[in-house]
Amino acid sequence: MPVQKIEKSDFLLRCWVVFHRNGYHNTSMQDLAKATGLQKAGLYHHYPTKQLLMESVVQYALEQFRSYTLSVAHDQSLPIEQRFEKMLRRQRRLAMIERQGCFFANIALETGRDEFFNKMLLGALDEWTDALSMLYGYFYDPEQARKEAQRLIMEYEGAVVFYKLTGHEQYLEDFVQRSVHAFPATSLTTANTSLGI
Amino acid sequence: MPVQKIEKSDFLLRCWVVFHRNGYHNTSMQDLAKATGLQKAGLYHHYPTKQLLMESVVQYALEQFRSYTLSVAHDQSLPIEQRFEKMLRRQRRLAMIERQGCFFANIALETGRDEFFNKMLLGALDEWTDALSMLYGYFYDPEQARKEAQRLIMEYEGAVVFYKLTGHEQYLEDFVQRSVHAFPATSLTTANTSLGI
Amino acid sequence: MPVQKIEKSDFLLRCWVVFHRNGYHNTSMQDLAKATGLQKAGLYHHYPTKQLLMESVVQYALEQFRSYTLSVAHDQSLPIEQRFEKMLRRQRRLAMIERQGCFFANIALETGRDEFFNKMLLGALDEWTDALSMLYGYFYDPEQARKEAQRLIMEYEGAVVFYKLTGHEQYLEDFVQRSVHAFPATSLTTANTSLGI
Amino acid sequence: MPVQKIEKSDFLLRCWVVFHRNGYHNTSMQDLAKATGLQKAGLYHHYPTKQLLMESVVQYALEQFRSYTLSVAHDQSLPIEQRFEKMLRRQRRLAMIERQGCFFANIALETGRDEFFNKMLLGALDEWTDALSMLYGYFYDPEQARKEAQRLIMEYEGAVVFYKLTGHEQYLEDFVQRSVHAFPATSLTTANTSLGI
DNA sequence: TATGAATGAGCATTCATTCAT
DNA sequence: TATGAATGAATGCTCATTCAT
Repeated sequence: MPVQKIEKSDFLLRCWVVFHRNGYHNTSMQDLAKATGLQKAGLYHHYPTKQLLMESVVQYALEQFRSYTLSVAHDQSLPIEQRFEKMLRRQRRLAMIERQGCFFANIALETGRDEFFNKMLLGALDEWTDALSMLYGYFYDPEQARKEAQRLIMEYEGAVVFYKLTGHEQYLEDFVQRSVHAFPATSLTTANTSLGI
Repeated sequence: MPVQKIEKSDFLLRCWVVFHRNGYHNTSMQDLAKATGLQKAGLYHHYPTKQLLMESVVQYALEQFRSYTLSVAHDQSLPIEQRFEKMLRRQRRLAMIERQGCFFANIALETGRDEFFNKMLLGALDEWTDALSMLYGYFYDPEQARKEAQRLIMEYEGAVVFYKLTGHEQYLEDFVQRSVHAFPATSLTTANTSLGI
Repeated sequence: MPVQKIEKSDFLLRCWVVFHRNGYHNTSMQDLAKATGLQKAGLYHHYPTKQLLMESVVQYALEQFRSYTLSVAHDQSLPIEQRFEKMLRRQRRLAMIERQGCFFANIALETGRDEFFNKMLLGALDEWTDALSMLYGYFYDPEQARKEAQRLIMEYEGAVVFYKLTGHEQYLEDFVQRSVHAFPATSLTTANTSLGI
Repeated sequence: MPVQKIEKSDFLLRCWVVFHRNGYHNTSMQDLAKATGLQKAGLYHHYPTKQLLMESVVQYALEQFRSYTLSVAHDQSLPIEQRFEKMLRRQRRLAMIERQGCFFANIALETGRDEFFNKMLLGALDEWTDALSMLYGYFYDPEQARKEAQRLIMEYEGAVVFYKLTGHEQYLEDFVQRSVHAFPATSLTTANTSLGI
């Protein structure tokens, strides 16, 4: 079915939605067939196994995450602290899709033991850390900046757990507020609460 | 099979191990039968559905978590900051069982959507928050103490994601170090890094 | 559990209700345990197999049918044609219990092939035929009376099929009206539509 | 498997035989798999549930009944009374298949409570009634013809109960003889007892 | 007498996957 | 490239029955 770039992208998006909604093991090839409009056998024409299909989906999710969230870190048109907040707000927005939280963490915790997706998922965390490190790097030495970045992600993942269990968006909002407030640059600038995104 | 208290506890422990290892959906009743020595039909003699069995397992896990980790917060024989560190070290140790991370978060992220276990899992987070709040309460007002407690748990869950993906225990250790260092009391006392556990 | 006559009778009645409602194969020992208040193992204390339990239930049903319906044929206090109509009205009433129709025919059609209950079920039909033959015997020779009796039962069973499928009691009522009207004695007597039962 | 018309028909016939022999609840998908040569999972490729498969089988049985028995009523090449007798003889023949009696009544009495097949089964009775009414319509007014038709079916179903329980084909034969004898046209014509079928 | 525990076989159904067309 | 048909293994769960107590 994925005959053009656009179609393949749409195909993977539809699969992503299903995997994100149900988790890896709780998603059947039948579910994916229904969601994409292909026949079950059609899926196997493009991806030899469910695992490999999922691999493509994770890859796709990472690409989307790159262009939607991580790219903000390098957006020269915005000041550092605005890039920081914009990234957090986009993370927040992603977590709220169907109240499913962080796709990477969901898959990581569900399938971490098999190590099959670990490398890719870890890659996602790494790029994420890099992007945030870059921003922290304006105020901290590289090592410290990296630690701050990782800590931010950790808090985010934790906030997502609370959010997913309760449905209270406040956990995510508090996370953003707190992190923005603690971000070095913010103490210098003032009142930039609402950005476009 | 669980005809005596000890046997039921052992039964639930064995189920917990399997669920923790495979996740909820990736664990079959057959897996549990093998792990517990019962026949599949025997499991249904005690628990009418897989979901309800899991509910008992989560309940059991919470009880264990209470007596192993949360109880430390009220251990009058230890100073506040030692209780704090001891709790974190026990959290850390739990996360390292088969490198599976936090049982509650694993289940929460995998099954959060159906809301069936949410109440219990949220109860676990609440009690956990309460215990840590109590300790923070020595140095902060109640509201702030609660926020610190939640933030600690969030960081822990995030650290666990990194640990589970990489297998590097350093992420957990760093989390403990950092948290202990940031704990108010610790600045007054000195050098109590390694407790028994 | 069936320790006294009354209790055993109650026990069998409860089983009868369940078998009548669900059919033989669609009734489980669990269903019977629930309906009677015994444990499953308790049932096996009194009846070695489901089949033998059912045999007792059929026996019980026949006894009830004898005393409730067939006995009317010999009720000397009523004229022949009133006995006839009263029997039919009682048959009708039985068929309307939970809209299940004729217990004997239900079991006969469901399990007829195995022949296990056939002898008893056939006994029921025989006694039934005898009772009606006796009444027809006042107007026909024995052989003809027997044929009339069988034909009446056949029509009854057929009417029950229509009733069970549609839920329209009219089929049963029509059967009664038509049969009463065709009964020889009735042409002599007049207006005895409603009896006590 | 049913990829051609003929094969689907054969498939349904094989299922019909099994359902007719064992009843609905006493037939397992395994039984049907064995009888049709498919694997259990293969059955589900064509029919999503056992109930829906049965629905198709009932539909198929009705179609067969239409073309084998009901169509005789409109066979212009035969005089009315011969059509009537031919229909009864075909009913009789159907009842004798493996001594199972009337498929529609068997299913009706076994599953009538859940109402799932009722509509179709009632449809069968209706068409049956229509066909016979048409024949009776040559001698009675429409309302009376319909009543006669229903009564005939009722007697047939009752005769089948006796036949199934005893194995005596005489009950069916008597039913045919008696009905043919009572059929209005027959009193005019003479001696046409044995037709081809 | 009664029951809680247990079981092996079986239930309807779904799984990821294959293959002929 | 795509699909309808098929499958063997497994799914969660129920069955009639047994047995130690």
